[in-house]
Amino acid sequence: MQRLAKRFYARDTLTVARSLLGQRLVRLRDGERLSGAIVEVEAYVGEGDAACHASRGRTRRNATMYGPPGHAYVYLIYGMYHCLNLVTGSEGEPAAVLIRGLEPLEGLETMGKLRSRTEPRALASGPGRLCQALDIDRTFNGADLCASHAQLFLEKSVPVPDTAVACGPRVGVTGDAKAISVPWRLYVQDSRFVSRR
DNA sequence: GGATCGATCGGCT
DNA sequence: GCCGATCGATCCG
Repeated sequence: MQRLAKRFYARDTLTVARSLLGQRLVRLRDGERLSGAIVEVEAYVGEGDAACHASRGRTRRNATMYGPPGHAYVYLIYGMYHCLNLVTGSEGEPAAVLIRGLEPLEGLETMGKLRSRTEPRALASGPGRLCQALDIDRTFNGADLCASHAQLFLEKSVPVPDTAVACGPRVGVTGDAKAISVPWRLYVQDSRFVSRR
């Protein structure tokens, strides 16, 4: 399978978010492939986006988003879960796409153990869930998805047609009216593996 | 140094 | 539908 190269990520963030739907996210763990097709994402775009972690400028936590595209931005949320983002756009411009849902494809048994759940539906439908299923934590923050030795990367897959894509407001965003209303959550309309309908 | 709170999830009512 | 878990980043003093 062909790995997605840096130029895939180094484009407009919403374009990348749209293009991510259907691609396969792969995690190599102790030589085993854990993977899934991306079915739900959210774009967080720059310091002007009030919902973006970079909205108040650069900090230790969000520094990865200011770096080159094609790297993972992983952070701890609510003291117990992790969220995986892929850095997009131009270096110096903080932007990333949050991966919110996967349709599990490989390594379901291992994912089930990591999640203490067996139903495929419960393995990776949600940003915290998929990080648990793929054993992704903050040690992956800053990881280069395009390096030859990468343990986390994307593989090119069959594109999702426009007719199958839906969009809406981002989940869990509060406060700023513009940030709440903008439809930057993209998902595969009929997928059973999106985090919520 | 201390208080606040979050791009969530699972269990319980 | 609601609530608690759990902790680091951030912000205020």
